[in-house]
Amino acid sequence: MGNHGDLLRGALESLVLEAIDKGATYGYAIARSLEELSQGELVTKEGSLYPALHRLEKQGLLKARWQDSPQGRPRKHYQLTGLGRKHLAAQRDAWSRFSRVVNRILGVDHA
Amino acid sequence: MGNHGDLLRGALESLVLEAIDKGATYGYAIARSLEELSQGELVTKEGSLYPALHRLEKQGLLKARWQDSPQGRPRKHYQLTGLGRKHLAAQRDAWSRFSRVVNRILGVDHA
DNA sequence: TCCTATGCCTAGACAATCAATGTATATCTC
DNA sequence: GAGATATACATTGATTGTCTAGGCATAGGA
Repeated sequence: MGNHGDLLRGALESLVLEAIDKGATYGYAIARSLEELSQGELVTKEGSLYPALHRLEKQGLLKARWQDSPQGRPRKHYQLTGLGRKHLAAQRDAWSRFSRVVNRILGVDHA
Repeated sequence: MGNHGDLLRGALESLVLEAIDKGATYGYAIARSLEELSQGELVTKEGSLYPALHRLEKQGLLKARWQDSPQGRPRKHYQLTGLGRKHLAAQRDAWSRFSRVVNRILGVDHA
């Protein structure tokens, strides 16, 4: 289990979009969600996650709104825009082709 | 088909080690080999490939020797060291775990 | 009171990509 | 012999993204 440093770099944005689409709509929840969905395999550092969210918002893939939380500080909730949804689909596809090819070259079982 | 920019970043070193292990023992051949093995999906730019080879050599994962070519300029042939072989195995494993998790989260078929 | 969990954010150090360019030889075509 | 193309290695400067480390802030439990 671990810290897949550079591997995460290319997939982080897709994973974040996906997590939001799955209902983890704010930063802290996205990090928890990815950690849980991956059984601890993916650890999202704040220094990458928050800049990524800002990037995605600036690119028009996400829209944000602040909302109070029952505990702790207010949360910044994100949702996919139409463009974001399109990008997620495209990135899913790109990842699919990429991982298939790498799996084949590295001789890794895709079980 | 295309240019998997950031995705390649985390897998390039593994792919290079693998290509060398498969017999593409010098830079130009490695690039051609990966392009062919991936049916054009992976395009290795020289500005990433050569620095990567130097990195791997400096880390003791590769050993290099110059050799004349029947055509064009001399070639710098690489081969895996023992350490390089160990790293390749470890990186293959890391990639396997990572891609499995991402595939699952993105809902991508691993066919 | 202090620690932990929740929650957002950023600055500076660092690392790696890419486009572009340079160098060099051999071969093929016009 | 002029020019294009394939082979072959290498570097530079701009850009971009990660990570460590810290800051700010509220709430609950020990």
